[in-house]
Amino acid sequence: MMNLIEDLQWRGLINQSTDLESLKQHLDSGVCTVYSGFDPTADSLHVGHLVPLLMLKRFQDYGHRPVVLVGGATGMIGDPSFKATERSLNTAQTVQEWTEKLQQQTSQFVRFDDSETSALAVNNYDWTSSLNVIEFLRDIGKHFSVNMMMNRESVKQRLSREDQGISFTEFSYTLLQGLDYKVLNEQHNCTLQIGGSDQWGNIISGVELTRRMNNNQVHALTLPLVTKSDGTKFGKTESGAVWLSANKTSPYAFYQFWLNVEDSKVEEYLKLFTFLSPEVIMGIMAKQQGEPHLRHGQKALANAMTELVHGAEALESAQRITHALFKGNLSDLDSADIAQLKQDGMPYKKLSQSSCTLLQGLVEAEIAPSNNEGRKLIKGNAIALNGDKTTDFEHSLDASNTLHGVHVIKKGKKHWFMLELGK
RNA sequence: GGGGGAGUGCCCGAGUGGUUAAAGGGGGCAGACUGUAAAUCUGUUGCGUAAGCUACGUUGGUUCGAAUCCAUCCUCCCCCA
Repeated sequence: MMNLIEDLQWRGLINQSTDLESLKQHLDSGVCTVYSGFDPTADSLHVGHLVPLLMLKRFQDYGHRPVVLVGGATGMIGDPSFKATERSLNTAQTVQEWTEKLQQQTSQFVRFDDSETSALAVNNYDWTSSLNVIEFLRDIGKHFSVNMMMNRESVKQRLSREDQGISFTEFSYTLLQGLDYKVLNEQHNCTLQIGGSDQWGNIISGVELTRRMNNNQVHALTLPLVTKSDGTKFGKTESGAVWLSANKTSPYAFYQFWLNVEDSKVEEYLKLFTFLSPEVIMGIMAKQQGEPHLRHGQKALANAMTELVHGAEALESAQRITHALFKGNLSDLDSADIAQLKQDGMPYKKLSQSSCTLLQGLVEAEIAPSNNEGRKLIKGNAIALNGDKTTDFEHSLDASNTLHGVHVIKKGKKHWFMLELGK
C-alpha cells in the first residue's frame, strides 16, 4: 500500500512543493488540515478545477482534513497570475451569487461528517470584508516586498509587455490570498495549501506571511497544469468550456468530452482525474495497447468521471444516448427509445409550425447560426436527416417523414439534435 | 503636469484615399482518411437566395470616393517630471 505522497507522485500530481521530506513527515505525524481555494469567476466550476478539488478528496481519503475555500473576496479583485490582460470587474452581487453556487458545487466532492477529518467550507469574504485600509496596509502590506512581487513570473508579462499593464487592484491580489492562508492557519491550524501550478506565487505569499505573522512554518504543493498534446487548452470543446454544472454542460456532453480524449493522454488523465488504483489503470492501459480502436481507456475515464460528477443515473443516460447514436442503427430505435433520448438530454427543440424546410429547421433549432451557414452545411454534405445524408435544403420536414414523431438531425460527425414539429 | 505611441474581423496581425468584406497566421466549422483518437490533406469562416446591406474604438467633417486625411471624445501603453 502506497502512502499519500507516493500515490500522488505515481499519478503525476505533484508539480512543485516546499521541502518534500518535511512535508512527508508532517503528513505522517497525524491529521493535517489542507486547503485549496476557488474564485467565483463563473457560476460553475469546469473540468480544469477538478484536479485540485479531487486532490482535497485524496487527502481526506488518506486521513487528513480538507478545507474548501471559495473566494468571495478574492473574486472581487481578480487574480492576475499568468493572465495576459486586466480583467473587468464583476459586480458585487454577481460575485456573491457565483460564490454561493460554487460553495454548493465544491461541497459535493468532499465528505462532511462529525469526524476530525470532516471537510470544512469557508469563504474569505468573512475575514476580509471588515478590514480597513490603514490596518491592512500596516499589518499585512508591510510584510510584502514590491520588488519581490514584481519579480514573480506570474505577473512578468503584465509588467513587461508593451501594450498591457496591471492595475494596483490586481497587483494586490496576492496579499489577499496570502492573508487567507495566514487566517486559516490561525483559525483551523491549516498547514498545507494546494493549487494549480499557476498558484505557486500566491501560495508562497501565504507561506511567508504565516511564518512572519504566526511564526509557523507551513507547506505548499502545486499540481501540474493539465495539457493537451497539441498545446491547446485542456477542457474546451467546440461549444466552450466543459462545466461541472449539468445546466451548462449536459451529462451526455460531459461523458462525450471524456470519451473523445486523445489516445496519447488517456493514461495521464486516468491518473490525474480518477480514483482508480494503479493496478486497475495499468490493466486498462494494457488492454488499450492491444486494441486501441476499442478505446478501453476513454471508456473507463468517461465512466468514472461522469459517475463522479453527475452520478450513476446520469451516467447510464449518457451511455444510452451514446450507444443509440454511435453504435446502433437509427432506424432500429423505437418510440420508447426516442422518448428516452429526449429525456436523457439529447439536444431537443420543438417548433410551433407543422412543417418547414430542412434549412429553416436547422436555423430555428439553432443547429446553424444563420441561413447562409445552414446552406453551407447542407451543401457541404454535413447534414443527415434521420440517418440519411441530404444535400437538398428545400427538403421538407413534416409529419410524413418523421422518425417516431421527431426529426433526428446529425451535423458533422458527432453532433446530434432532435426536432419536433407542432400541429 | 509635459512628451510620445496605439486602438482593424473570434484572436494575433498586414493595410496609410479607390481594384479592400479587408493580406497572412491561429482558432472555429465542414469534407476526405480513420477508431466518435492523433497526424495529414481540402474547402470554408460578417448578414442576405440575390440585388444589396452593415463593418476597421466614438462622434462629426473633408472628398465623387475613407480602415486610410482632419477634428472630437473614449480607452490603453511608454518615457520625462
